[in-house]
Amino acid sequence: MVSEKVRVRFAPSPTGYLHIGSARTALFNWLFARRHGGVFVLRIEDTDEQRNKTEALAAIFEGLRWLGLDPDEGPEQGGDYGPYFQSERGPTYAAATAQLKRSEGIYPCFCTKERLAQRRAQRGAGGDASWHYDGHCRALPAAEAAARVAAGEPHTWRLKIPRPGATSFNDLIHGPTTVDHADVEDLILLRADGTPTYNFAVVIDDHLMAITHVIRGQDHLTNTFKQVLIYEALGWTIPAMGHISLILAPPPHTGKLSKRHGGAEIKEYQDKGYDPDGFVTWLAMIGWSFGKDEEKEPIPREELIANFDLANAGKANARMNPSKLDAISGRHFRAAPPAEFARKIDPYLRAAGFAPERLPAGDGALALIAECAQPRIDYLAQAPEVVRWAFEDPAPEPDSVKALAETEGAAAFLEAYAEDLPLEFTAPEDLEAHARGFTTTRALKFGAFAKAVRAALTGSLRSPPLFHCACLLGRDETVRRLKHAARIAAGGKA
RNA sequence: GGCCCCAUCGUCUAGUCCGGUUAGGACGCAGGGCUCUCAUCCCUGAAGCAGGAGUUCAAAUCUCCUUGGGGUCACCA
Repeated sequence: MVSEKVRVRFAPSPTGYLHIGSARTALFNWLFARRHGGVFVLRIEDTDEQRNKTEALAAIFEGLRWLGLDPDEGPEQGGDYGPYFQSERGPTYAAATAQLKRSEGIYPCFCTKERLAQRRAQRGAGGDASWHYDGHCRALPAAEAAARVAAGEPHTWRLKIPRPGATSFNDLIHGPTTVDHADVEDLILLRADGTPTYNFAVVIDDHLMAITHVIRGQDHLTNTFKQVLIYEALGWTIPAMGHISLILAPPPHTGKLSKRHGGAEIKEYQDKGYDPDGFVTWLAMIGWSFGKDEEKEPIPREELIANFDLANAGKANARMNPSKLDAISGRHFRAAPPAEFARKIDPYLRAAGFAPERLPAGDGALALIAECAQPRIDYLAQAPEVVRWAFEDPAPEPDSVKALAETEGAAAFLEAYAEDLPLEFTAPEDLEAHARGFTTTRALKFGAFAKAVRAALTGSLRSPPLFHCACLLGRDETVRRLKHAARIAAGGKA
């Protein structure tokens, strides 16, 4: 553990989507691997037969790709410790199974599912809701058990847990953790059909894949005791174990975040166009911190890696805070080079039917829109709303109509401004310079003038910078909206 | 319910291990500044150690109890 190469793994089962909690587990493993120059392994736990396996796999691969969590070994990249699909690892379980049978670390159990279910139900009704296997078959004489196995009687194999006893391990995050064996049952390792159960398979997989650190969610804490017992029965070195806190659902809900709460799937965030780096930062900040004061600048991935330490991971579960994600993502976008930001919003504009080049501003439109959107959005899907008024004839908001009617002399100066406009709409700055001149000449207050013009052009009292709006609209449309507004200001109905 | 884990502003957290701070930061919220509006950006503010015992000159920090939250109890993973 001291000098050997760090190997961690992310082992999701293909459920059809990548859960935020899973993504965070993947992130912590990835950060840990990168921080220690180790290897990040992706293993797919697909033994539970899935329906749309291909699709479910794609969700995992795509999610990891979007987050930038590239595995060093896995189904796509291969490696020396394959196969990386648990469903293909069947043959690798034989040796461990044989070893346990030989050492009598496991024993055959002939109890039927029905008997077990019945016993459980009985105890549950009585008052003790938990029922542990009573060791019925463990008490069978060895000769009898062997004979029944030889006779082909259906049976599972259970782990022979030392009794009395206790098991403890030193959790990377929680420290020493102990459980009394009285509270752990002789769990089934091999099903009646000979296949290994989850806890057994995980131990063998992790061991054969030379995993040095198991970092996973706290929901696995109780499994860990069972797995440690299996490692001990096998005489294998136990990897370091660390259990990170869970993500709880946002306010109205209780319990851990699940699919039904919404916002639990990575794809939702990808589709809405959150900044992946910002998303990763947000994810990392849930239940983990630098150990120093948070900065107000975007945090580069390298810094996340350089500062990553499980010692700074919190023990307590964390409720997720979506508005903080917005803030961080927006911050990342604001720090992006304008051209890059423009490229990013383009597809979202098109998806809304707002192809930039359709605007009179033509080729320059996208850059102009980007300037408007960059300080105003936190995720890309918000971009179209920033410029909707440019693509659609706006239905004027009531307060903008009111402003038109109440601004003194609006009808006149709107009309005059339309006539006075420069022939060429070049840059917003030029239009502003002209407008400043126009208002000075006519002794108009610039603020009042701008308010009316804004209402005229966008149908709203709140908009991107006025002359960006005008440039986007082009001269003809600007004139048209100005004159239309002048009529409203004069008292005529739209 | 048994077992396991946990507990600092509304939320995420620093501080806890090696007791002594005006208990720090971020998001959100409130106010102000900048400004053609909105937004960005900048400044300021309100807001917290779950409760109770104990140890100590001194407790957010150590111990115990209570309360509260979470997880887990399958021939699922």
